[in-house]
Amino acid sequence: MSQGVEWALHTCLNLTWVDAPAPAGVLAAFYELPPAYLNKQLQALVRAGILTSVPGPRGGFQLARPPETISLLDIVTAIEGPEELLRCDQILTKGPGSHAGVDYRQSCAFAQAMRVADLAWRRELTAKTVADVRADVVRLHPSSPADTRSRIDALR
Amino acid sequence: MSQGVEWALHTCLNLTWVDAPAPAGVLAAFYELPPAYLNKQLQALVRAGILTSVPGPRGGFQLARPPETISLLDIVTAIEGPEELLRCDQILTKGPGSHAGVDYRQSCAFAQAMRVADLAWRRELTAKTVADVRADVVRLHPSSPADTRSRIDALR
DNA sequence: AGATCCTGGACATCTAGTATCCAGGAATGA
DNA sequence: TCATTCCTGGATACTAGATGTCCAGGATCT
Repeated sequence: MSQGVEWALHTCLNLTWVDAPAPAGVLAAFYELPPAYLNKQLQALVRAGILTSVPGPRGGFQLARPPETISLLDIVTAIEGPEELLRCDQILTKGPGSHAGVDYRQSCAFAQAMRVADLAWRRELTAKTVADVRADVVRLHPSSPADTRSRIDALR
Repeated sequence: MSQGVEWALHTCLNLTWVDAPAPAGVLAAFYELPPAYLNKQLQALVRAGILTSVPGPRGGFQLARPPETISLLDIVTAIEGPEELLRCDQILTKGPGSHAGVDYRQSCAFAQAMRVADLAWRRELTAKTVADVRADVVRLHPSSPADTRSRIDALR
C-alpha cells in the first residue's frame, strides 16, 4: 500500500490541532517530506472532500469537516482509490466455459471470499475516525496537542 | 495486490480435483498463463509447505496437505509475504521527539488502528479454506470437478 | 542413456509509485 | 495597482517492484 496514505493520515491528524490553514510546505516540513509530492496527495484529499484549500497568503489546507466525520477509510480511499485489496476476476476469462461479458466477480468463489475479507477490513477502517485517533494520541502523549501546534507555528 | 495470488489460488483449487502430480506447464496452460512465471509462484507455495514437487517424468506439483488445512491466508502469505497491508511506522522517525531504536508500530495510533483492520482481514482469510471454496464451486457449478479433471488430463 | 520436470539464478521488460518542475490562477496586503 | 504567497494541474523523470524469459544443473522415471 502506498506511502502517501501514511502521510495523509498523519497530516490530517496534525490539522486537527490547528485552526488556521497550513501551507503544504509547512505540513511537509513537519515530517521532512517532499513538499511538491505531499501537495499532490493533499489535492487528492481536497477532491475527496476531506480537506479544503485556500490560496494566497495565510492560505493552505484545513479539514473540510469535523474529525468525527472523517473515517480512516475515507482517507485511504482518497489516496488509494476504491479498488479492492485483491482483484480476482480476470483469470477465469481464460478458463474453460468462459464467456465474454460475464461478471466473474460474481461467479468466482475466490473473488467472493476475498470480498468478504475486504469488507471486514473496510468495516474496521470505517468505524475508526480521525477524532478517535486524536483521542488515542492525547491519551498516549498528553503533550502532543501543544507540541504539534507550536511546531507547526514555528514552521510557518 | 499481486496477480500471482490469483493464479496460486485457482491453481491450488485445480489441484484438489486431481490425484497425480501436474506439471507447471499443464497448470499454466489451463489458464493460458506464462509457464516459467507461474512456476516461480508454485515454488513459493512449495517453500511455504502448501505444495510438494516431484521431479522427473510423471512429476509435477500436488497439494502437500488436505485442502481443509489450507487457508486462503496461507496462500496469500506464501505469495505476498507476511507484511501488513499498510506499513505505518516510518514517518514518525522524522517527527518531533523521535528516537532511534523505538518501535513506532507500538507508539503510532494509526499503526495500531491499521493493525486492527489488518487482523480482521486476516481472520476472514484464515477462516476460509481451499476445501470451503471447493464446496462453493461444486454448489455453483456441479460439473466443475469432472470438467477440470478431464481438461487437465487433456493438457498433460 | 535419454527424456521429463523441478530448482534457482541471471536477466530483461513493464508498470505504478515516487519525485521534481513550471506556468497559470486566486487571494492577500501594501 | 502591484508584489507576494499559495494552490492547481500538467509534463517529465526516476525508481522499485512486479512481470516475464532464459538457461544450466539436478532429480526421477522408463
